Formats: sequence, structure tokens, C-alpha cells
Amino acid sequence: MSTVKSSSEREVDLATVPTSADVARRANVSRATVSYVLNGVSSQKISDKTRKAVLRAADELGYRPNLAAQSLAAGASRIAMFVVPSVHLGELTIAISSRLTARAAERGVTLIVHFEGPGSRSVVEAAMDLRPRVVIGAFGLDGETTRALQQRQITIASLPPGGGQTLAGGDRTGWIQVEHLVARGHTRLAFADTTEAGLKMLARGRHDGVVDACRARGLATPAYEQFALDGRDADQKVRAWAEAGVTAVAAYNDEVAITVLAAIRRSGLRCPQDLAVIGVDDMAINGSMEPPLTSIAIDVDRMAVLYTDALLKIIDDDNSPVGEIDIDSFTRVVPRESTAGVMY
Amino acid sequence: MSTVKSSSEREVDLATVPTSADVARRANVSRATVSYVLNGVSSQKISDKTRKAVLRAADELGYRPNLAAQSLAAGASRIAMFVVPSVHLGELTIAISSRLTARAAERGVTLIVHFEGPGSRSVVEAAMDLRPRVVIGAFGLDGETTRALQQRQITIASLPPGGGQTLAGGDRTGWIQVEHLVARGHTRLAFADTTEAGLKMLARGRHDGVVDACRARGLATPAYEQFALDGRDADQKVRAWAEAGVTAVAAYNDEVAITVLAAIRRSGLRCPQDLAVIGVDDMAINGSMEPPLTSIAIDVDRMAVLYTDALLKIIDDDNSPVGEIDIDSFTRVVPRESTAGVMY
DNA sequence: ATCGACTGCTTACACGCGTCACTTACGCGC
DNA sequence: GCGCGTAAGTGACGCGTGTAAGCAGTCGAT
Repeated sequence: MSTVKSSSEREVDLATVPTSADVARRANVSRATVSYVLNGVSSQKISDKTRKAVLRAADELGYRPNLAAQSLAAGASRIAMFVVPSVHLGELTIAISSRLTARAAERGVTLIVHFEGPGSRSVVEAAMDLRPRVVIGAFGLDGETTRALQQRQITIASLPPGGGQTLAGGDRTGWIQVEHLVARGHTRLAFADTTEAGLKMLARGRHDGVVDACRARGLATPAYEQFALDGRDADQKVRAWAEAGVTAVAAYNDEVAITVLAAIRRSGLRCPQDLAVIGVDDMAINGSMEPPLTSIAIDVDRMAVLYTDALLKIIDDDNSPVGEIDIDSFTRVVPRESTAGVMY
Repeated sequence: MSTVKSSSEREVDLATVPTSADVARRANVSRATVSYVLNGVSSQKISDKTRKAVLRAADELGYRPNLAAQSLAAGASRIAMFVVPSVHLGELTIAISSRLTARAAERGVTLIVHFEGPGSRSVVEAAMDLRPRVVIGAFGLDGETTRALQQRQITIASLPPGGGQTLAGGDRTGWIQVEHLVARGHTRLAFADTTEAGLKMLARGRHDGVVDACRARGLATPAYEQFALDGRDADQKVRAWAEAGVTAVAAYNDEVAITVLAAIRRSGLRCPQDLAVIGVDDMAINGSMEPPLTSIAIDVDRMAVLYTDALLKIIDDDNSPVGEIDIDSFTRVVPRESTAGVMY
């Protein structure tokens, strides 16, 4: 029989999982008392001596409550479901998910990450299985899903304001791009969007940010084109921009920016002299581009911490409003040659 | 009270979740019968008439068994835990996870994806909460975790052979790179590794593949260097290779390959004339590189399907051996200029 | 006519936990 | 000595499910 020393140096059987009854026996109290102590029920008075004894017994046995039994008895689970779209968002998804899982666990909430997308399972079905107390949409949930979940008494939450905007920095990222370009003398800008459908919600936010920032500075509305990453039609779009007097491009992300860079080279134009380019994400290989690509770095770690806090507040308070998140605190421009110099 | 038409066109109350007792009442049978029918228990004879009645009632009510109660009663959950390292593997992780979740669900298994890494929760802790029937490590699990789980009676599984090798194509990818380069006349090769620690298990497999493939062809052992993605020291490593007679580089992935490309340019060398380069992943922007980068494309969809099948077999049979996976069926070379022409 | 053997179903218990209602012990005022 | 309030703890029930054991009914062999 396998045994191990617990934190209190007592040998304990690990082969069978201890229940609250085991804890009760060891502490010489009833099972009810154990439950009251471990859940910190304030309506029930417990003497200090008993409390200590219970906590100690639980520790010695390495007791962990059975989640299934808890859910069943309490009539509600301690599970929260985090719904993430199956689109490619770099390490962001994983960074947030893993932290969120860990920190939710500290508060007794088991967080389950659910990937929503083609080939995946419907959120509603998954929710019917797991019966989470709350479902959190990383970018909001569509109307139908929302209705179905609400009918089944499941709380819904998403990050404010408007759900979709915030998770990736929202339109603020677009503002920062414009700030950087304007500081280098550019006045006629363009926004290079992605063609990827799954990223629409993010892309729209960034585009809005660029447009708003231009308007706020009295600049002309930025030109707009979508770029497929294979570079198809990219050359002609870039040439058209240059001829129309555009001098700088804010790209949806670094991949799009790199596509634009290649189109500029192929068109015989020069970057940054004819057309400056700034991306978002600060991919590790940006320094290897021709020319090296200016970008906006997002400190994923710090970002994950902030969003995790916000989401935990939602879980704790059953969907209380969450304050604004300071995007600038984890976002910074990484200047390289693709936007170098003051040209205009 | 909210109601809805079920597939049988009967109005059904959705505000309260139906239990098997509700199904039993509606079908005029006992609860036990419902359980036997819905679980297809073969030791219990059920007349066709009753079976139909039960299935119908369940459908009309939209009955879904309560997972928590099932776990509790059965003494074991229908949960499988899929442990994925929190390293950057592109869309691969999400593609497999979402498909796996969906297909496991069809077989009554609820799959939970757990991200393992710094800042995340320990696998053992998470497992103690969820009590999964099986824990599957995408790259195997370390010894300590394995022991702890086994002590707690939790089945462990990982993809064979050796866990780490297979999930991303294993050393076969390295073979394919070498095949491609040799077909273009190269005989003196080098392997460009990543410095990223989290990718060690993958990187080692690929390196092994390149080495083995060279040996099998009677070529000299390939040169080896690690490249940081910021390009530090890259130029001198590349120059050293060229001077040593190396004519082609197989890179761990496209990011490393791109770093090497930049170093080649900066060193005044030409690609592919002086040094050919091939990566892995076929990133969308490869066509925008200077020169466009040859790579190995992995059909993530198809790959996900194959691995999903293998993992489901593990779940179904409680860790039965899984046959080899045909990596070539979802892997193919995408030739571009960085390895163009037969030079030597 | 009686006795299994079999089919088809039901009754009853267990799983681990939360929690309401109830008990016991004890101090205090009269 | 008695009633009463409060502190501290216990007993028992129910959550929704799986499943062993039991129980009517039918049918063929004796």
C-alpha cells in the first residue's frame, strides 16, 4: 500500500481517495462539522479547537472535496466555462487560459476552457454537460447561444465594454499606431486589414481605433484595403496608396505588415522613405524583415494578469460590472527601421 | 415560462433541467429502466416497445444526464484530461483540442484541456479536482506527475512511441527536409535549432530526424547551431557554415529559418546560391520573405483528425496501444526560391 | 400440476457532499 | 429549582445517477 508523509509528517494512505467522512473520523467530529469548517459557513458557530482539529485532519489526509458530489449536493457547480474562439491569436489564448485556470482554482472555481469554432462542439451542448455556474465569452457570445444558455439558467458574462473590443487591447492599439506615425510627421495614413474572417471582431476594433485617432487629429480618413497573406493583389493596392499620397500604413498585425513590406519591395518602392509600415504583435522575427519592422508589443504576461483579475471578479460576483482595463500598461511601441526618421 | 418545440413537436418546459426521473414518469417506466436503456446495458433485457418509449421521452424532454451525478454514482467520471504544454505551437494546439473535445463528446467523454506551464496550475491538483478517468499528455508527463497520478489511481496515457516524438510529426519531418535538399544536390547540411527551452522535446526529434536521414544516405553528420530569434550571433554562425562547405540549412521551424535568411543577407551571402534554407510550418508569410522560403506544410486539420482518433482509442480502451500514425499523409513540401535549382 | 428457466421490469441502496432541524451542555436571572 | 437563551455540534435527508438483487409473469419440460 503506497504511503507518503504529509506536510505534518504523518503517514497517510494514498491508494484510496479520502472523503470528508475520513476527515471527520480523524478529527473526532461529525461529517457536518467538517463541511461547515471547510466551507467557512458563518451561520454555524465552531469552537477554535474543533476548527483547528478539522483543518489539521484534512491537511494530513490531503483531503480534496469531490467536485461532482459538491455540485450535486449544492445544486450548482463550481465550474466556470471560458469560451475562446478557435482562431489563431498567438500565445495570447494560452497565456490567459492557463493563468485563469490556476487563479480560479485558488478561489475554489474550476475553470474549463472551451474552444468555439468550426469542427468544435457547440457551447450550449458543452454547457449542458458541465452545468457551469457561469459562461464567459472572450469575445462575447452570439445571440442564439446567449438565449439558449439563459433559458437553462446559466449566467453569462463577457468583458466590457461591448465584449469584443477589449480582450486584445481594443481600438487603443490603433490609436497607438497612429500616434507613432504622426509623431514621425505622417499625415496621410492607410489601414491594412486582414482577410481572415475569424479575426473580424478584433480587426474591426483596430480599424475603428485608427479611424478615430485620425479624426481626433484632424487628419483625413485613412485609406483601407484588405490583404491576403499570400500577397495576391497586394502590389497594386500598395502602389495605389503611394500614388494617392499615402505615406504610412498601420497594419492589423505583423503578418499583414510583412505582406505589405513585400509588396512595397516588389513594387520598386522603398520603406520607410516612400511608405512606412507599423504592425502589431512584435513577432520575434520582426527584426529579420527587410527592413526591420516597427510594431506594437503586447506584454502577454501582464495582460493575462489584468484580464484574469477582471474575469475572476465576474466569477466571484456573478457578473458584476468590471472597470476599465489599462491597456497602455502592457502595450508599447517597438520602433525599427520600417518607420524610421522624420520624413515629412 | 419558457417553452420550446422539441424534435417531436411537443412543448417542453426548459426552465428546469429534466432528470431521468422525469423521463421515467413520461415513459411510464421506472428510473432504473431509463438508466438501462440510455446506457445500453446489455445484461438487462428490455423490450423494444419500452426502449422506444424511453428514448422518445428522453428526446422530447431534451434530457441530458447530469455529469456530476453520473460520476458520483459510477465511482468514476467520464472526463478525460488533455495536458498541453503552454509553449507556442501555433494553431496546432487549438486545432487538436477543439476537435478532440467535440469528438470525445460524441462518445460520452467530456474532454478538458489543461495548459501546463509557468503560471498555470499543476496537473495533479487539477486532476484531484476533476477526477478524470484518464490523463493524456500531449508530450508525455514528467516522472513526478506520473507517479502522483498513478498513486491516486488515475490512468495515464500518451501518444507512442515515446510520447514526445509524435504529436508534431516527430523526426519524420527532419527526414523530409533532408530528402528535399538532397534531391537538389546538397550533400553538406546543417541543422538550425531554436534556443527556446520549451520546444526542446520537439526540436530534439527534428534534429534526430535530420541526423538519421543524413547517416542513412551516407552524408556527413550535419553541422549544428542554435539561433535566437533576435538574430544575435546569427551572422557569424552562418558565415562559419558557408566557409565549412555547408550548402543547405534545415531549420527547426520557419521562424528560425527566417532568422537564418536575414543572417545570410547581412553576411553578403546569397540564398539559395550560397546557402539554401528550408523551414517547417509553412507560415502564411513565407511567400513574402527575401527570398520566399521553402517549408514543410502540415495539414493541421487532417493531422488533428488522425491524432483525435488515436486519442479516442486510448480513452475508449483505457490506454490500449495505438498504431503508428501516417505522418506523410498530412505533411508536404512547399518548394519556394530559398531552395530553388540544382546547384551542386 | 409443479418446477425451474427465462424475460422484463422495479425496488432499494450507494456514491460524497451541503444543509436544515434538532439535540446537548452550560451559564444566567429569578 | 426552574425556565431560557446561546454556543457547539450532530443526525438525517436529498441532490441525480448506476446497479445489484428481487419479483411478477410466461413457457416448456417433467
